[in-house]
Amino acid sequence: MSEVLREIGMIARAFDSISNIEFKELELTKGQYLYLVRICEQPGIIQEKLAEMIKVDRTTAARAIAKLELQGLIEKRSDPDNRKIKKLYPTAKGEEVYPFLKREADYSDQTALAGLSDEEIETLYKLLKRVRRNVEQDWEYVKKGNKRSY
Amino acid sequence: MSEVLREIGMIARAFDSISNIEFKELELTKGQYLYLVRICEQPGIIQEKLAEMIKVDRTTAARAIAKLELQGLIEKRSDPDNRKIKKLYPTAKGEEVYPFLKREADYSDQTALAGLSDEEIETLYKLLKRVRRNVEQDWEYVKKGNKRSY
DNA sequence: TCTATTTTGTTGTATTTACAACAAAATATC
DNA sequence: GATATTTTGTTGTAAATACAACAAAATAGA
Repeated sequence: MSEVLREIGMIARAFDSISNIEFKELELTKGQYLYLVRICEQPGIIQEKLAEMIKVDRTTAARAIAKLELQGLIEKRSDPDNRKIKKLYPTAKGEEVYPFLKREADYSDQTALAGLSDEEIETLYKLLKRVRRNVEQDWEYVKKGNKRSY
Repeated sequence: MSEVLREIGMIARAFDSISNIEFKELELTKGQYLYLVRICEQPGIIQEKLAEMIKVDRTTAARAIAKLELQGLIEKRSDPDNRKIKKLYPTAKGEEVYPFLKREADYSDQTALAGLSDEEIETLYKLLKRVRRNVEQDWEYVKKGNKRSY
């Protein structure tokens, strides 16, 4: 059997760890960068979708976002057409830190991919996207309380 | 810029989440499976190396391992030649659960890789191993308190 | 239209995670 | 051989994470 997921796990934990350390100087605590980046890229997104996107528990996302709001990095806006949802937007302060987050992410990608040709990178990226799409299905299935059989 | 690491993060979180849910029926709490699997595969490994391998903080590993010991799934053995280290071994009970962990991991790999040809899987695996090796260097560098410049 | 289900969000609680600081043994350096 | 450094392990503390349970609005189904 292959051990693709094991490699992926190692890479993900390592880079998450690096990012968390590096973003401390922006007063961002563990995990916060994940949410802030996506809110900057997709202003107006709601909490529920964000959690799905990041693949994190809804309640974890709720608290991370609440904290970002408290820090004045994002704001929640009620939607007049739908009283249930709260759209998320970066504040000016949030927009200010975004370039730093982006630069860090780009740098990490760059070092991660060191020694790979453009073509190899492209191949890797395409394959990963396919894997991710496979994963999404299982994740939602299990998260909803269903049981996989194997 | 590519977004390879973002894809990797999504996949890793999704599968970690799935595994944690599925292993609850074995009385394994969050993250424990990671350690137990590797101790079964490399009996005699020490805590420090295990943390490096998994890419998790030393103290996190320490507590996860302490708990596995408390649950009677692994045991720590002192080494007569080196009074500092403690080698880790699965107990009979630990060995018993291993096949379940393995089966789950294999199944997850299988679903993750659904629709990819054997050749694509091989390519992906090889590329990921290269990425992981790149990552290891940065991780250790940053973990030791050094600063990356970008 | 009425009711059931789904979506979205929140809060209480237990647990993991990581950083900081420490200690002791082993190894390297002089 | 003495001492400085690295390796390995532990504990205190703060914070994130996830599950359970709840509530309210929106949507689907009859």
